[in-house]
Amino acid sequence: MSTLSTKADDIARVLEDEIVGGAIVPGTVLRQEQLSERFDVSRTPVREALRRLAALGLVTFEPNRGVRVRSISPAELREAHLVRAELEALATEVATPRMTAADLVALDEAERRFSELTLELRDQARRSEARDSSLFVEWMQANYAFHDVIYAAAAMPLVERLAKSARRTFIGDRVWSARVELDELYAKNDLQHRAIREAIAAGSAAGARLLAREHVLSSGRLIEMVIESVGGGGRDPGWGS
Amino acid sequence: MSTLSTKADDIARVLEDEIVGGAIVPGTVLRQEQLSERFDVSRTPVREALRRLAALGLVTFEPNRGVRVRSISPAELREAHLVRAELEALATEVATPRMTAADLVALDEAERRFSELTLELRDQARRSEARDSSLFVEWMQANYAFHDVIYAAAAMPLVERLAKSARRTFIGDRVWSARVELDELYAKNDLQHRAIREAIAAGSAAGARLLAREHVLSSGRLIEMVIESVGGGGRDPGWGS
DNA sequence: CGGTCTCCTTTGGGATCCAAAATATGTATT
DNA sequence: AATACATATTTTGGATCCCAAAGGAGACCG
Repeated sequence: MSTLSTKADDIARVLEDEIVGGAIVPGTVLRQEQLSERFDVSRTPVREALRRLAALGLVTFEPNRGVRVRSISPAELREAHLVRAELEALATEVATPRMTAADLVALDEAERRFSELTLELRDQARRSEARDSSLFVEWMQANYAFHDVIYAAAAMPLVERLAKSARRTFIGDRVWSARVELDELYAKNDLQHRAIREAIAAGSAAGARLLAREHVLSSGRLIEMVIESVGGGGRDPGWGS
Repeated sequence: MSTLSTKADDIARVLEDEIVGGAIVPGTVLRQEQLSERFDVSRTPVREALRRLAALGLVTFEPNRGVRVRSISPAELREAHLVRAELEALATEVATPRMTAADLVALDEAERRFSELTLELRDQARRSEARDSSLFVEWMQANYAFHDVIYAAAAMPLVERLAKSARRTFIGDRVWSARVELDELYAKNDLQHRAIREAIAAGSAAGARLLAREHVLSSGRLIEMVIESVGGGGRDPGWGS
């Protein structure tokens, strides 16, 4: 039976998740030895895994110094959203004439779930309650789920890979503030999903395309505001441990 | 003084060039030992380099079997061009209001060189002479040079990286046929460059955007035809040597 | 001709070892 | 006290040797 995955692959995937999920803060220096200890392997597969992360742009090698988790600047975040907007526009356009009835149902379900969570989120914001970051994470995931239905219908693996890699330029939990000013933006997001859904159902590829583009751009602005309102986050921790 | 690069990095870069340049045909199996022999290093940095290529999608790891250079299907080629079209459209739109006088001059020079080579290429095609593949390669490079001026002005590193990675989904030399049917397509390419140039000079970001998009799409079709007319190329060499 | 059982090659990975590079630490000097 | 210098420590990049297991190539057999 084939092994189907190597340790280097496994380690890379775990670290990838932790980095994009925000469990490892940008700027952190990854020590080879402590990773090999943690995963109970030798340094060899660890280094291979780190090479992969480096090629993915999640991490940078500084020769003879180590590997550190990259932090994304506001400019990079903006650019990533511009890219994602174009790619999602393309995927949506292509997906529209390919959507089956089953796809539409899946889209509806994703939309409904997203709608629910949006309501909860607005509610929580209005009551100024304890900010439950897990709710925000769920909301983001529901958002992604909606878009994933479209990706699946488009059947464009390259676009999907690039767009997902561009959208993971995000910070994860702990970056969510329930400020009321953002309230209407959350709602807007939901309305945009519905508009996209209707354009697709109506078979308007061009319309869906434009809506998808605008949607990603505006949700990019939302995320920028959220991050800004929370403060850029961790600065350069230097080279210590 | 810092080393500035590791052996793994060097090896990865060399192999990358050879793969995208077509010196290593898709389907080839890369043996770790012969690579380590060739670069006069141990297997360790070789494997790290291969991991990087794998993350870049140039190569696939098949556990316990080896690493093989990926070959791109016609479908992938199409998709890559769709992606590149969107990204170049974006870059061109952003670049337009940022173009300085010096940038415009550089664009002109690139255009002139491209124009010359296009003439030579058509000439050669008409005379049905010995097909000089190096001329075709030069032509492609001049083409890229034109677009690179625009990328530089756009100052969008992510877009540039992705688009260049999408455009390198190409086969290199030896895939050029001087069929007369393609003659007008080469000319069309040149005219499109001029149109883009003029739109940028006129400050029309929206116009330049549309032109750039169409241009990439149509040059994608051209490349598809060239490849088709030559025959898909090497098929699966199996796992031998 | 299809199926099984060796033998060989290659991979994935571990263990050690070493030189060079960075960093940290301590000491001397002004 | 602040700076410059010398030394010690840590960590990386890499080599080398090693080994188990996977896959492929016959050889062998029904």
